[in-house]
Amino acid sequence: MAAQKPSVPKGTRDFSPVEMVKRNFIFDTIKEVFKQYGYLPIETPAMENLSTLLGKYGEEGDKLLFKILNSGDYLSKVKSDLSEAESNKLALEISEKGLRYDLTVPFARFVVQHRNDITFPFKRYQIQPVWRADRPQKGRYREFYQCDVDVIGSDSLLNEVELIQIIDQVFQLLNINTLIKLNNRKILLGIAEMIGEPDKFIDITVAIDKLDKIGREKVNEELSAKGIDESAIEKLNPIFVLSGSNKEKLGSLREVLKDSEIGLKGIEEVETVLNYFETLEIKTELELDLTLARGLNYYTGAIIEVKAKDAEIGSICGGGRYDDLTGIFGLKDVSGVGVSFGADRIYDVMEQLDIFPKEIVASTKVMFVNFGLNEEAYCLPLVQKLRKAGINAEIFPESAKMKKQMTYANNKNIPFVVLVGENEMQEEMLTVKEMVTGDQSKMTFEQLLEKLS
RNA sequence: GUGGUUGUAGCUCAGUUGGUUAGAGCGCCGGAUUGUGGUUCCGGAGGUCGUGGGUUCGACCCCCAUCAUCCACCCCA
Repeated sequence: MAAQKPSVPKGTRDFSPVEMVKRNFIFDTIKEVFKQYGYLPIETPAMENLSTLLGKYGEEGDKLLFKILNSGDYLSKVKSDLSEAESNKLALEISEKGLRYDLTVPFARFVVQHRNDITFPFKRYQIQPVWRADRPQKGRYREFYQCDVDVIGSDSLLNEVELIQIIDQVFQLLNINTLIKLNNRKILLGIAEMIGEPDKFIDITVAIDKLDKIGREKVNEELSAKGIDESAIEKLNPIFVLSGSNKEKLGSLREVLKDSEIGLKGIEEVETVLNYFETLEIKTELELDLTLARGLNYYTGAIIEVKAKDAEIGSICGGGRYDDLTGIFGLKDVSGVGVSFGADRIYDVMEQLDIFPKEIVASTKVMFVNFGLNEEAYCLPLVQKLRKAGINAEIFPESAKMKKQMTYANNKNIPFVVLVGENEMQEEMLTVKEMVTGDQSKMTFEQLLEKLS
């Protein structure tokens, strides 16, 4: 058989040891913070029934689902005429499972399915890969990790506050400068009501979401293309040029939305959340951004998005409140709120800014050079003792040339190398070399142990 | 799904109007140094020029197709 060039599917990647160490650093810090606030881990399968997934992410989302072909002779069971079948319909006949698109919908399914074993409010975190059949590009992959934290079964705005604290803490620990953008779907709904187009709500939010990207003119064009009439668009414009502090924005909004019950509710919610941060100290800037819409359909209240200030990439964290996600699966009146950290984008930002702590790369602290059978027998117990003392240690597995062994230690960033040959064994001493400086000295094992602890 | 970019050594890239044997840096292997890596010096291996077809006396170079890649749109972490 001819050798084929090996490759991985479009938009997926292998991770080398160095990359994994850095990725784990991100996962570990995020996880640490989640635990600190009392969140518990769960996992769900990579694949879900398509019926669970379809219709939750909007029309675009459905297209981006990876579908899994049924096992066996799936074609023989197809009822529709193949030559005329629409791909979409056919897909449902030959595929009943799909790869998860996010962690929120599987979580909702999980909650409904296990409702009897869960005490509410339920605080969980979940760190797993998700898959989207998107075209890959900068900061966009087809397989990527989301780190979700959600509270379900509690309406309290305290949860929103807590999530913002978590975001603040995570990015402070990772040393990334961020801006947290906050908005509320109820405000957007109020606006849609106010201009007399409540049923065009989705179109309106999608269009205004692009405001800072394509500008007001283009947004207006898009709105009228969606069938919203000029006078309504006129009314919309003053809202998006609101400026000043968050308080000032809320003040003028309250004026504009005074006839919309839902809009006022949204304003009140945002205000409540922001008020908590008058006394609660966080480092990250919180900005009310009325153009923040978010495409996911299931959000009903607060929406949150986090941008890295010093890097050009999409949002690195996002989320919001969903009042009725579990309703679709038959459990009514259970509101949840959560955010998702995009680990891969966070990685890209940190790589770009070169802010990974240098010390995380060294995994082995000390390596013993192997000089031969006698020497390795002598060293093995010493290596074991170091490990028991919690020091990462290894011995080179064969008595290869010194150059090879030293190069190995060097490439692996091992800071200490121990040399034990005939002389050292007789003297019961070790020659210890510090790789960074190149200095080396003789010492007893006890001295080495002390040096490394 | 739409538009564009780029495919040459393990990696990053040169390569003249289309002309004989396709180059560099880094990395890798060996030696200088059989008990010393990272620095220095010397040597070496490594290429069906993405793939398939076409034009031509002759193609890395021109044309077509195809695959891959990256970027933008849509949407999103």
